[in-house]
Amino acid sequence: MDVSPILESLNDAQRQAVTSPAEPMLVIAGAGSGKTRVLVHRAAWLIDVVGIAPQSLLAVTFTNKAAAEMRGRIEALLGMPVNHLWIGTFHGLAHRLLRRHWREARLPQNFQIIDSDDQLRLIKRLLKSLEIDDSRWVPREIQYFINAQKDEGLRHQHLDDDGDLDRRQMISLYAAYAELCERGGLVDFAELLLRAHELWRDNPELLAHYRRRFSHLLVDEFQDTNAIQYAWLRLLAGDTGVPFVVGDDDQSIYRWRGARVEHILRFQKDFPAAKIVKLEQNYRSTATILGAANALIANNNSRMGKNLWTDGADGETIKLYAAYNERDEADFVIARLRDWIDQGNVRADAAVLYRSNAQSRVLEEGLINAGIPYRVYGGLRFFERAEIKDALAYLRLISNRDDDSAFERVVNRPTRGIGARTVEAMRAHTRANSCSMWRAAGAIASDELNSRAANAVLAFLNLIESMARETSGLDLQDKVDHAIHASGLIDFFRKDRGERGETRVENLMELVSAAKSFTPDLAEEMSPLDEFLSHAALEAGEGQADAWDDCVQLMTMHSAKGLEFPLVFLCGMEDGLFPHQRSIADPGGLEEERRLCYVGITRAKQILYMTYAEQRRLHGMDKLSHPSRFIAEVPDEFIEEIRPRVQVSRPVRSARRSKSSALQEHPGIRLGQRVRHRKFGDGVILNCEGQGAHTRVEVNFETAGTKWLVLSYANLDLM
DNA sequence: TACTATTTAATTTTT
DNA sequence: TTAAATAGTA
Repeated sequence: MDVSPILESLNDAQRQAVTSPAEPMLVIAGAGSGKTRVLVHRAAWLIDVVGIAPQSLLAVTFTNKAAAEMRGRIEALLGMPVNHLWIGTFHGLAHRLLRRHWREARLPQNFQIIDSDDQLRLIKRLLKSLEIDDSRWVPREIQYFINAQKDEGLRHQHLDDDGDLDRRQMISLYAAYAELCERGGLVDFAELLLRAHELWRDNPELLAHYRRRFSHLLVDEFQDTNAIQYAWLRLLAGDTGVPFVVGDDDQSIYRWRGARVEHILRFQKDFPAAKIVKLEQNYRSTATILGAANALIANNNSRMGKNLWTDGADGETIKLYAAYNERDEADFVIARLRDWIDQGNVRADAAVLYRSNAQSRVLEEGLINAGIPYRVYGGLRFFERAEIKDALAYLRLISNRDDDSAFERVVNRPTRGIGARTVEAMRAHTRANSCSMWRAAGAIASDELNSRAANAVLAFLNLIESMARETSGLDLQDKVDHAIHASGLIDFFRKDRGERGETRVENLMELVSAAKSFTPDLAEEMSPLDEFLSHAALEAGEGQADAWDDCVQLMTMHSAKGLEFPLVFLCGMEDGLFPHQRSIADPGGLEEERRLCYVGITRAKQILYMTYAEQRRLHGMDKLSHPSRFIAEVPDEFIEEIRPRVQVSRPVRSARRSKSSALQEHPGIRLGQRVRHRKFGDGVILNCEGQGAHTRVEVNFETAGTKWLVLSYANLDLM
């Protein structure tokens, strides 16, 4: 057999991993070392050379996008489709199992998946119905608590309050939430994983079947698995399954979501026979960029340890720019982008990365002014838009009247005279009789309510019933089309004047075409409508703008994981912003921030800029800041500071010129500089204005408060 | 019930 | 600053 296409492009370490015998394998793959390629080639090797049937392989990825890409690459390598190969996210695979075995999983056949937004609403409603003060019991925190427990594989029955009353309340809210989901046939994201785990744990013959079927398990981004995902894998592998897991402990950046790097160590304990291969040769970045990344990450204590190397050139030094403020930072980035584009480069090859989304704003304004096309990743995605979720809620009610989450969402949307009081009455009835909102609505309409409210409620019930009747024979797209019209949503948003209403109507139309192009593939297990609804929850769809347009790419460092760009900017390199204030105190949190920085640096192939602002407007307040400690952790030899104020290449706005020149006239005087005053004591320079002998500075003294002083009289000592 | 004014709080995000 | 949630008013 000719194995050359599968092996020829691999280096020794990669080849060793790909061709390893049927034994557990742990691949520690540094950034840019060909991680995905190893997985793809391993799958092809197993199928084409070892002769494993595609249906015996299970491949798990972290995102739907990664799953699609992996399937595509395997098929391209093998030159044939691999339809029976299961590739998906943990959630997608769990969902698939639960649909197949809904009886054993003790779920209704038409169970619906709720996303985190639905989940939060559900919790808010729960608090209201129990008359619990939501300022003391913050819905987000309850949501976090519930998900964290589920991620650890724990149900409320497993939890002990330890005599802690707050914890007891949390647990009982968890229980109440679980009951609410149970009643409505609702499954949240964490529940998918938990149920799928319990499904196998409690049905040995089912587990045995899947163990027989899946002899080889391939796992991507292993460092980001949480406890329940790991347990699920462990269960499936048993003593015979061959796990092949790939990850990088230095790129674990989702600890706050339950991911645990420790699973890499756990894996070695659980599978003592496991072979370990480290991929340390980097094919992406220059030696300079790698050197910086290596030096930075060496400051972390909890690492397995590895050192990326390249046989490529040193490349350019990393450029560090100290901006005056966030606008100056944006101007700088845009000027460099201009140069880049003017040199004939592709805009899409440049990425501007930042720690938090709020930072994109100034950059966007600048890019718009400069007329440079850009694309922001993240933000609201298609299936998460309010109008789309409204339409989906109608469809969910058509599928299942007891879906309270959907019911509450649209009972008065568009407004039809069912106000807060009426809904409150329904909730009361719901609680007293532990029935769904739908049943409660029917019950109280006939007795409790006054005729006006009752009519409104009955009209709503009739509307849903008639929508269900009229759509029963239709195919998916016509169902959706009928729903958005009959529900009154289209008319409702049409009345919304201006652009917003218009785009909402367009989005609803877009939903119809999404339904049209949707191809169900679990047809035996569920109705096409239910499958479409699940798809909408599990795969929220792309954000804005077309990826293939030639745009500068703006995104957080989190969303940049897995991507690479010839030119990269890391903006807002300031202590408090990055590392983020809320992570600084906790050593684990700080190490995670450092890993995030490592991810950011290693996105760059050729040129890397780091920028920080000495003064930044945050939450409407100007704050002085210090360069990120991460900058100091990169050896000087890799960094070149750019001092822009010495040679200003473009016109600067007058206000700023006066400010910066005022600063230049007084060497040593700069914002953030610590100074000592004979009378007022120690302080920090906050602001500066005026020129020459009139230059005044604003100093925040530790004991005397904030004062404006004329520099020439104040006799400040620099410290 | 629906609109407007005021208050409050503010990472990272995929499923 | 700004977005969202809440309280108050027509």
